[in-house]
Amino acid sequence: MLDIKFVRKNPEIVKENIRKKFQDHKLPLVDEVIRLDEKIREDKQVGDQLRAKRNTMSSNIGQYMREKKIDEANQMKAEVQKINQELEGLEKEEEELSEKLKKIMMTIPNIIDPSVPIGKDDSQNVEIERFLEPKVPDFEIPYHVDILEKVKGIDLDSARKVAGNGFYYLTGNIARLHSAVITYARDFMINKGFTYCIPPFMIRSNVVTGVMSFDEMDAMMYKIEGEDLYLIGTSEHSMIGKFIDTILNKEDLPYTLTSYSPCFRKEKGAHGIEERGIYRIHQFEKQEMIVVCEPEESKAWFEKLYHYTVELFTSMLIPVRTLECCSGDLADLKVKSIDVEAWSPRQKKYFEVGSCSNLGDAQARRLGIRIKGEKENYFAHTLNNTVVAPPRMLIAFIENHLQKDGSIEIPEVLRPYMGGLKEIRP
RNA sequence: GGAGAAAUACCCAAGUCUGGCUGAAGGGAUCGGUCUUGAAAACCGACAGGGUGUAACAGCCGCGGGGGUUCGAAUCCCUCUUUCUCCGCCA
Repeated sequence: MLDIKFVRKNPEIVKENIRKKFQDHKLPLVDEVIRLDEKIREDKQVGDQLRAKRNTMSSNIGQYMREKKIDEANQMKAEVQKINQELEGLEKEEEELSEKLKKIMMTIPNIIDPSVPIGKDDSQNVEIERFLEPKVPDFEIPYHVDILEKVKGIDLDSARKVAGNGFYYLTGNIARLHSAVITYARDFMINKGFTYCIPPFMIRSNVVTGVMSFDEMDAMMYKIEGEDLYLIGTSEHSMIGKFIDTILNKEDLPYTLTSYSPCFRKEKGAHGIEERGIYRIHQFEKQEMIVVCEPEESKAWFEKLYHYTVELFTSMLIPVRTLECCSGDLADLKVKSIDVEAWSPRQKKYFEVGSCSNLGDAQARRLGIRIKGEKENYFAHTLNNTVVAPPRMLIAFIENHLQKDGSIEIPEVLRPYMGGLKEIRP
């Protein structure tokens, strides 16, 4: 969400940005916003004058009442009633227009970083860098579910019976590996100076609508029946929600938090072979990182954040690459976004395992996350990034560490979390 | 789940019964200044936020959130949320 004052002063920049994102149908919205804003300010001024008049007259009535000048008081009461009638319509109009303005403002995309590559859709995303060599072994890598079944690490049949499609039982050493990855990732982030946090796994509707649009909510969030609660789709929801409507002290910044949570997603409209197995599921676990910082620091944090993920994956000897979202593929709220993709020797391509986003001040403006300034308060910048989401990363993990004999090698860094285990055998 | 009490600005807190010289007193903290070689103390000033408009002054909204009554609401009514105390239940 942009600053309306910015739109007012720089309509051309806003329009140019919309063109860069190939959303030309939104161009007329800019002028409409400016028109609405003008009308609202006009209403506000007229209303303020009426309210000022009412305030003085009301206190005059009090004065008359004390002096027992009943007639004068009653006469003035009638006058104020007239003002109130006038105000009623005006206030209603102001409210309606503000609502309309806000709605449109939500759909006008954030100004993207100048470094973002221009492109229409995800096919034009740009590879930034590769880490570790993407190897294809001389034996065939089976589908990940088959590998997992061979080591008795997954039970999808029972899960379908108990909870339906999109759930899994992880068992034995694979379940342990899953926990090991989470714990390793947690400690990895703590060592980077992040504060570990376990947030609520359910949040209220007002927090949900704060962090996402209605359509997103409908497509992702599970609602608890009979309660004003939703299961979180990512801990970012609870973690950013923590800061809604707060004014932060400079000396407490930056907030660098790493959070663990299960994530629940409806995943409406997901299908296809590569979306099956444990790639896209209704419930998974994730270690997340978020940063709330000074505006001028967000760019530097962005670079740091996705490099942490890269470092984490390469420390587990999983080849990754970074892929930058082009303008057209970038979500409206984001200034810049880079995905971390892991190598799949089976598919012989990279697939997404994490996503790092700099939201600039757009999220903060929307949620009222401010910093106490010398003279004026200003909006913070927010960023979020996946540390690791084990079920999906496990696909990359087992594919890259599968040995010819069907065993899965455990990289050095994870062994302490696996009781010293060096490999998982069939 | 049941009963009761409460929510005022960064913190403490008066005001609520009885609506109007409260467009929120007072204290602490913080920041700026005077004094001082420096500091403390004392004194003076600023001090929740959010809009609008101006050359400047001013004005509007704001007492947990939302709604209502009224000429006028921190104050009365409804509702939601949160906190505390007690009872019940339960890892």
